[in-house]
Amino acid sequence: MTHMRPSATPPDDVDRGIPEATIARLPIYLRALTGLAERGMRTASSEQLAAATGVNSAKLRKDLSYLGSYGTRGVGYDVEYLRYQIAREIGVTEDWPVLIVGIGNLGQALSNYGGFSSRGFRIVALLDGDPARVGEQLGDLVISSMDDLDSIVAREAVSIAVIATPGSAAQGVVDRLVAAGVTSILNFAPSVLTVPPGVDVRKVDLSIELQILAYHEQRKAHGGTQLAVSDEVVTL
Amino acid sequence: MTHMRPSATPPDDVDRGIPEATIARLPIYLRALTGLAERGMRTASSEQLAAATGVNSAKLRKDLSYLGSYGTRGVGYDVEYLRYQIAREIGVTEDWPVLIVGIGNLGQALSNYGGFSSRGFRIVALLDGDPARVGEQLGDLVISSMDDLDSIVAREAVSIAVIATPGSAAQGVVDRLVAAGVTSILNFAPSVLTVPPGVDVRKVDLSIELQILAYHEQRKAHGGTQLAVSDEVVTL
DNA sequence: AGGAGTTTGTGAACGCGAGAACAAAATCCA
DNA sequence: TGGATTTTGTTCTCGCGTTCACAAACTCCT
Repeated sequence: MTHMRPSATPPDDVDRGIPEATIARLPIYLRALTGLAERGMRTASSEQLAAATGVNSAKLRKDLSYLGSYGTRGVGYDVEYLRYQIAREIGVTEDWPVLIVGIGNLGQALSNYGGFSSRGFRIVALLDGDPARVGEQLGDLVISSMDDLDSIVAREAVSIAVIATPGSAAQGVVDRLVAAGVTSILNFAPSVLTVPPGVDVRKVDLSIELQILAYHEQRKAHGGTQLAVSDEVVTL
Repeated sequence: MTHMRPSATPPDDVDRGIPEATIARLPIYLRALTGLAERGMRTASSEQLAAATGVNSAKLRKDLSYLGSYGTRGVGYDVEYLRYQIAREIGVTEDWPVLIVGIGNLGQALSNYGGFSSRGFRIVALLDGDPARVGEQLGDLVISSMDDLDSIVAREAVSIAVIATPGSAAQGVVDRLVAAGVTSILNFAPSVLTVPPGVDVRKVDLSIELQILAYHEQRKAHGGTQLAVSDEVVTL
């Protein structure tokens, strides 16, 4: 793909503009392929991958076609080859250094989570705003002060950070992260973050997920139209 | 809204068929309104709410219009009234009992998280498959055995559960939860879950979120088309 | 009272993503 | 070799969600 394709394709080539919805599914395919590879499967059809990922097979094929023609008609996809191509597309053939800010319950849980290294990430620093926590050992890392943020970002070439602080602290932390050069943020704090253009933020919010479940649960409960929502919820 | 609107609306009334995308935003509005109420704001325009939530104001108005006409033209929305209406629509005017399965790092972090009670949920039980953990005290709860699942679900009328087990255990746990009567599941385990119809599953996957960030980060890095992914791993 | 200013609620246009369906390409088998 | 079978890559259609834009409805001020 370094060489030009001569034909009708416009100058900006193949992998320009992969739909966001597809990108969000590539990690799912990647994980499924890793699983299949571990179980010794050498090749997989779109139907098999669909079963393993819970994604419609036509959608899956279309997703993969955005990356290029990596399948073989009549055969399927070479598991290892496709796995590598997806990893390359996502950009996780090598580990990204990640830092975590806010070492409370959640921050600790994240720092102990082992699944990162196998999925393209390596936690290089833990930061907390509470001076009393600085210096504390956690696994093989020591909690650093927020004052060391700039030097850590520079030294480790960090571009991705995770925020696990209370909501009230989040925006301040984001501002400092952005100033230090971080350009991708995964936010666990329950607050809306404002960032300059060029910085990506993704949000994970437990309460929101539960509330969405609660909405549907409520509909299941009093099955028909609304029934007697009036005074305290009846629950049945 | 208890009284009929005389005009053209079809028999199955107002809140039939709120779009899924809207439902996913209602919790965001709810949180913003709670914040505004705490700061003493009595009324808020769609522009103000848009600023507080990061949602486009037209989209926000349309979302709210699915719930009914709760605003006043020229004025805006009554903060407290709208907050209650959204809470009622979601179904969080009273707390839902929730149980957590898998008390590892993440499960513990979740059980310690204080934000639940204010957002419509109450953790009523912690379960773990490891008999050695059973009986352990955590906050004001004691870890229960999986064997007690049925009786707990029945006693506490649980319909929502959180899975924080390793991926390998998740499907087995889900099957037991469903058998016990749980119909909504929030899954933190990195695996695809199969459930019978009528059961809702939502998935939160840290690695996937990070990988989506990594994809965009990679694009930022070598701005143009691909540049030099080459060295080693040539494989192709 | 009436006009100017605000802000909601919604109709209409548009773009994106999902899924069905099928032609093209490869394998397999007689 | 050639036909049957499998499976990909892609075209087409449809529905949903986002956004614009504006009329309707309300307040405020003179």
